[in-house]
Amino acid sequence: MKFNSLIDMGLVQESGQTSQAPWGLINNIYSDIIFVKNTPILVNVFQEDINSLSMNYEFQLKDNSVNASIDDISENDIKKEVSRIFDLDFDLDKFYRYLSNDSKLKPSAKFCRGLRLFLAKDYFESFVSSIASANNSIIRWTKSISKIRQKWGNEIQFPSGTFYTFPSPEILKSVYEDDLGEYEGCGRTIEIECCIKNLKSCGVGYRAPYMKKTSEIFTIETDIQEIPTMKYEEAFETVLDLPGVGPKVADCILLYGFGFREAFPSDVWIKRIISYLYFPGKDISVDKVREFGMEKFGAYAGYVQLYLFHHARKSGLMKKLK
DNA sequence: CCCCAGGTCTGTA
DNA sequence: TACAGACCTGGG
Repeated sequence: MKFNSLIDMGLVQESGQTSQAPWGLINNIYSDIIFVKNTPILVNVFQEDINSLSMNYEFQLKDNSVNASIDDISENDIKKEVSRIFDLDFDLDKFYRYLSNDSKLKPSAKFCRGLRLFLAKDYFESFVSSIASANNSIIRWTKSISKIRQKWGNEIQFPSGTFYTFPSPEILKSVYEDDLGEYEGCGRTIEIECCIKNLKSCGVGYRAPYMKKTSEIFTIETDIQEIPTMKYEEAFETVLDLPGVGPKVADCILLYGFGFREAFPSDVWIKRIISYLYFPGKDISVDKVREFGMEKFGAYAGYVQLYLFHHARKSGLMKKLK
């Protein structure tokens, strides 16, 4: 089944958005599990062809389930969820017209053509992924997220293979933090060198306790469930309360996870890029850059950040600015 | 062995 | 409010 919207799936998947790790890739097809009406569904997405920049998708239900009846879930429900995750209703052409009016932004439009938000398929996963991304490299946090899924997620069999969901907050809040905790926790029945089912063994480092506490709060704090209906400012303050979540991670969660497009995640690189483009020779604080981005770009702030960051990261501008 | 990676937390003026 | 320092970890 095909969507008509302009999108570059490879660009979206490899753009490092912290809502999730890139989907599994085999033969140019990206696959992962999404949930529609609480039923796990394996979705394959792929590019129609290199030139068209439109995407196709297909889906499978798990093969050993009688109660996951397709009757309760229409194909349209699935299509709507896939469309939501890849933000296909966002009017890119209109956005490109906006970018072309600013000579500083124009180059990024051409460079990132077809790039869209990669929204959360699982809100909780987007929190943990974003926390994992702080002061970290994309390659390392995505590996960590994959390991967490394999160790504690639900293993689900599909005709095309075995996949893992992201674990629930109820599960993640009670996993061992490190090998020592696991060693003591299991009554020293295994050698400490063999303790590999703990958070730090996933390579998350000092973020492990943040993740556990956030998981705990997730299970009891009902405000978090209300985020999709909140205004940006209220959502920002709500997310900021979580351990391991500062302003940058909060904006990543809100933009990449929930689709608050007025968010402008600001880190050292966006700071350098914005300074280079709009305040040459000056050193603007990250906090001021965030305010500047939200004020200047308004409803397009999130997409501008996405495009600027990507253009800079892939074009070599970053090395130059450094 | 040192440095850094898309920051956050904590303690101090 | 503003600004150092420390901080897991793995790759260069």
